[in-house]
Amino acid sequence: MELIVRAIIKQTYFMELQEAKDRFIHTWGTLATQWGINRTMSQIHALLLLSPKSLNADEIMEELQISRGNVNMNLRDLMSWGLIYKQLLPGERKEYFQAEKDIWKAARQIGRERRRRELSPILETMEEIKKGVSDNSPESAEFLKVVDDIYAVAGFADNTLELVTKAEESWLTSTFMKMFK
Amino acid sequence: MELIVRAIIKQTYFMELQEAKDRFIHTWGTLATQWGINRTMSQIHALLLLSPKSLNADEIMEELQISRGNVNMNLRDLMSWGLIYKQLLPGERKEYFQAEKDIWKAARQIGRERRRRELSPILETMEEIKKGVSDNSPESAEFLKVVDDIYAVAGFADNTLELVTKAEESWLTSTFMKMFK
DNA sequence: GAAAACTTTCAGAATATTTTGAAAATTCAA
DNA sequence: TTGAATTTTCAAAATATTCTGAAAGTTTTC
Repeated sequence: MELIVRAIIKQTYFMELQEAKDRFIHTWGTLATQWGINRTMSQIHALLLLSPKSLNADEIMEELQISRGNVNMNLRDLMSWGLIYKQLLPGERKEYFQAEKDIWKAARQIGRERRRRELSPILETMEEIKKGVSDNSPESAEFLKVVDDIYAVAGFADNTLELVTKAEESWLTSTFMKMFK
Repeated sequence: MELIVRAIIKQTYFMELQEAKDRFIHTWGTLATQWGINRTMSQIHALLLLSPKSLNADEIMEELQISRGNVNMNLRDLMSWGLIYKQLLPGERKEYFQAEKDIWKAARQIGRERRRRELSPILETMEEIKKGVSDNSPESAEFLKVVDDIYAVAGFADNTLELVTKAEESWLTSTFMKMFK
């Protein structure tokens, strides 16, 4: 095959891959909004997941066509979720960012954070509310039943998530999954 | 104790309970917004959870001070989640609504819906994206690794949720929980 | 310690979501 | 049927969230 032809084919595959990546980033953002997560945050995460090398703020701005402030804010958010890391490259002034590439680890991280951010507040609130009811009328009993039940369900979800997020990937995929197949 | 004193005490307890209920409804709405769910929808759900009798649109409007359209829209949304039921009372023209009072059942319902609304789209999208990459360069392989890993994690979450949501309450609380304590 | 290189902040703008309320559609009793 | 009662829809208004970009803050270099 002529060199020129090879080059064109390579170019074609490159475009195809690039398209798939762009599609991935775009879709990831859309999916995220559907379950209450900021679109830009998800897109930055997706971009970093797919990037072989770590990226700095300017590169992310350029790639996703968004402002510096937006990039900065969402990078901090992603770090608070433990999904990306800041990397200081020797000889570079700029800060570089890199996604946790172990998706299972990232998933456990999300589980951990959701427990902390979503389940803990429910548990605390239900405890608090129970304290505010001191009589023992049937009406109060009925109310407390609901509060207690929600507490129990949230506690169950919390325990289950803890169990799953504390386990190691190998154990999860082998033992646990087979167990219930 | 004089009757008047008893009456005052009873009244006090009533207020206390009412306050606790209001607090519950308000907090439930706030918690919901924190994890991406419409505040009004959650408040209607909370109100119905705590209400011994089923309520109609006017009663909900009055109680939560919101418009008819808003009530209607969110009631339909709650029904699509399987968290409330429409009830037609004999001799009544209006439609009455009632929450699923079995919180464990409601939780399983939420699990089921989240699988359908959040996990299925991820699985489908990852499948789709894989199809779009036909070459076998190292770059493509790296990309496909990420897509495959996400697919695997989402699949794991989907299986786990299925397992949990299909199980019966009694089994869940007894066998499953003790097993991992 | 001053200037350059970079990061963070935040008020206002842009966008997205939620809510309203009145009109349209539907249901039901007579 | 009619028409009163009720539910649903939807365009516009209100509210909430996200994004921008320039100014302020910080760090590093010389």
